[in-house]
Amino acid sequence: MATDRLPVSGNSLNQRLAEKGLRFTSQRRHVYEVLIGQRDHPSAEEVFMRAKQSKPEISMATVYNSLDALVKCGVVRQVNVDRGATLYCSNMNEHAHFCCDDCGKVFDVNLKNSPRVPEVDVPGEFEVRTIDIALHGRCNGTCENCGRRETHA
Amino acid sequence: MATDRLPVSGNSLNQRLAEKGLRFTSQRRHVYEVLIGQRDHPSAEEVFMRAKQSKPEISMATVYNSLDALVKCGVVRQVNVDRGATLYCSNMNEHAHFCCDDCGKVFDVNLKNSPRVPEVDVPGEFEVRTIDIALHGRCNGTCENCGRRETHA
DNA sequence: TTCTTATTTAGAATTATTCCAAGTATTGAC
DNA sequence: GTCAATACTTGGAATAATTCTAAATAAGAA
Repeated sequence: MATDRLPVSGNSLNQRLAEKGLRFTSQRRHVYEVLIGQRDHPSAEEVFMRAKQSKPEISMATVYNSLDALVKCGVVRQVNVDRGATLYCSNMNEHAHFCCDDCGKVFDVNLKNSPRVPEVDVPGEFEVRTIDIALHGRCNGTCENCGRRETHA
Repeated sequence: MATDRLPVSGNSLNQRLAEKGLRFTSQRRHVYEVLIGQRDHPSAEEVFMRAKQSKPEISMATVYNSLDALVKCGVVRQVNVDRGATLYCSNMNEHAHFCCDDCGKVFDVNLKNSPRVPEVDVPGEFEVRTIDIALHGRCNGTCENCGRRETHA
């Protein structure tokens, strides 16, 4: 990975977990490493499969627990784009997700202008913590799978 | 319901479905009526229960099929806020969703400023069709259930 | 080191969604 | 209006996604 953007690692992950009263375990570190090791949007099942490659004893329940812990301490984001499995994203830069309705693939996309994130009109007592922006549409062949189509429904 | 904003109904729903090559059936109309009849964010299961009250023979598979049809023809939106069931929203005005991490309730919230919807930097061949904005945070007692808390984790 | 308690584990249980095959209803053509 | 073609509906089975459970283990504090 290029060094222009350092993800949370080692000590720092430890601290982030501690701030939320969560323990730093080898499983959580491993799941985190799996996530930052590949810049895509894996489901819990996919994370489980990758994690097992170098830590075969890890269980699915622990993967879910670890993902929850990582989300809770703010080093990973949950991505909910449709009825399928929830996806996970380790890119914590401000960005949105584009989900292709043809191939189902999710792409990180950057926001333009300022403020890049929309402002909302909420009751005073609402505390906004995170904002998720998901676009839907078609990638029209940006992924290799879905290819350019001639006809559109 | 107030008349300041008329939802798609009768003939119009028929047309919307037809435009997408979908048939206008009593089940789809009924599911649509159930959705506009209560301005909240029910899951498919919840829609099923409401729909059965006045149409006891409707099946879950049909509810899913109808919801898909209504989403496809643009009269209903899907709301994916977390790992739980997908929710449905019949408010087609431009708005975002605020999801309370304490009580799980989803609130419609309005966007401020202009452009209200963020612009994104996407490859030229991407076709953006819809944008979903979901906020997470705490409603701090706006709903009756979660009440105001003294301590925050 | 010891204690306390969170975490991990495997597997069962639950929840959410999709699939299936047979019957039914809608649409378009005549 | 009738007919044919085919999309839709149904109930139930099947699958997928997530949560729960109870016992064993490991992290962190003292």
